[in-house]
Amino acid sequence: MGLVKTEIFSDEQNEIALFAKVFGHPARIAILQHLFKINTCVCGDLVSEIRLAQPTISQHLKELKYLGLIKGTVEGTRVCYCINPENWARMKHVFFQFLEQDIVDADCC
Amino acid sequence: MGLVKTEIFSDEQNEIALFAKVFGHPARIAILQHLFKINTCVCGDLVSEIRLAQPTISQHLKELKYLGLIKGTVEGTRVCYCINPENWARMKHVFFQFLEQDIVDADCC
DNA sequence: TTGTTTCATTGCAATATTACGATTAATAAT
DNA sequence: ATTATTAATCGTAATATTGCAATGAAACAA
Repeated sequence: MGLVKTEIFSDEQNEIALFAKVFGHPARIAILQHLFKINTCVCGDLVSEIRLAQPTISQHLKELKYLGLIKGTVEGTRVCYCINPENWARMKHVFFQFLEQDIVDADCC
Repeated sequence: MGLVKTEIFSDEQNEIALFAKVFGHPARIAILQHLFKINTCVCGDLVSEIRLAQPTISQHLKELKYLGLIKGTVEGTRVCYCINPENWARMKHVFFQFLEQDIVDADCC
């Protein structure tokens, strides 16, 4: 065990969970917030902004990139990371659809 | 290591991450969707609905309850679980504020 | 009382995640 | 060419998560 039984859930449920999982760490929230604030960014910026070691930041960036929420462009010795607008929008759509469910009848029990 | 350095992040960042983490498993998404569908529910329902063992479901319910997203009321030998409207609304507020950020200038690099 | 039902808890094995030092790879600067 | 800078990768230790069998607790039914 220790591994998720994804096969027993719907694609939608798995997709929501995957997006949520990447948001499940404050460092990745901080990275995204910083990327939104200064619309362009390099990894070094984040290392001084967030007090985590460079390999740790790099690893978090990798996960965000894997989900497609950010993209990185090599610029000399630096890598410029920024939000991937298309996938950010898609993620929002998936998430909103789930979150916007509302309670039909207030308290049931 | 293996533990998150929450102390270096803001309360807001930690709160978003905590809510996201609980959504980071398809079983918990499935539980919430089911609770929304049939506005009242017992654990046994979920065990037959979701093909996971009873202790596993119970554990997922516990996490959702800990975050305050659901509440359980004992009814004889059964426990009636349902969405906690107040905290669900609060979670939505926190999440929307984060998600609704939008890209100011399309592609930066 | 003796079972039965329903759900929580415990204990454990398997796997995943987090964090970072050390190293590597690639470009830039001297 | 040599050195500096930047960021990825590797390896590893510590901790967290997932899942379930076994067991326990509490209310109900006979």
